[in-house]
Amino acid sequence: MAKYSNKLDMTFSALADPTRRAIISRLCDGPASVGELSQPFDIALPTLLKHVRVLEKCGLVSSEKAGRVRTCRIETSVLQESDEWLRQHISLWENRLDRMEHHIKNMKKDQ
Amino acid sequence: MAKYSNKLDMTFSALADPTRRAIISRLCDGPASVGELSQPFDIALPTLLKHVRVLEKCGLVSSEKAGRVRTCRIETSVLQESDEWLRQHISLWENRLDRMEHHIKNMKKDQ
DNA sequence: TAGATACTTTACCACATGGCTAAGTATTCT
DNA sequence: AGAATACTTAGCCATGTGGTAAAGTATCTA
Repeated sequence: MAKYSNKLDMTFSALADPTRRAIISRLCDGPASVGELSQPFDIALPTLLKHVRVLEKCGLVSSEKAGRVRTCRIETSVLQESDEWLRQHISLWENRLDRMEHHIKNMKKDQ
Repeated sequence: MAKYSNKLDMTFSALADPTRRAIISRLCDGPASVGELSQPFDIALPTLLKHVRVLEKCGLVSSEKAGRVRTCRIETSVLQESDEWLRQHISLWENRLDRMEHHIKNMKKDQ
């Protein structure tokens, strides 16, 4: 089966889950412990931890353990990489539309 | 299990697959038939069709059948919606960093 | 009209994913 | 030391996903 061929796969897949997007939203407001992250959700701690691990694996989140508390923070560089893919494709398409428009104008001119 | 709660779920999940991203890249270059789309890939036609259906369900791609040929085209509005989520979160985080910097400057001033 | 073409549908399979409980480990508090 | 806290690991389960082959359905083309 198609495993994750690259970072973009992992990142978009990570972003596809609403719980994980909520974790990211929360972390945009500042670092938080695993326990703090779990509070808004009606899911067991191991499940939340799995989500955090997924976010860590693709680099969207980093964490560090001090004593018995693990503190998580967001890493926006990976968000930016995904953003870049999207923007690039949006502009590819828009450039094509521009070229088409240009082409149509030329056709009219030639009549 | 967590079904797709909203469009963003579906869209990011659709973008998580490399074949589907390749289809989108191809369609940025102009509309294509199902057969044309399948050519670069080493997958069976039904598999490719499934991918197209996934892209259609979340609105990234639209298609139309004329005779026996189905022509697919990209719809950038949905790409833009996902892009908006990413940009929003990047800026949320950046604003927070700005506030922190500001806060630190004030602390130094007060010394 | 017979054959080729271009999808479509159906039915199946293996593996990934998100969820859980229960038990384990390391720190910190009393 | 003993109890409480804050994760962590392990193991299990149901469903979803990407893949297949084979058979079906329209449309062209000769």
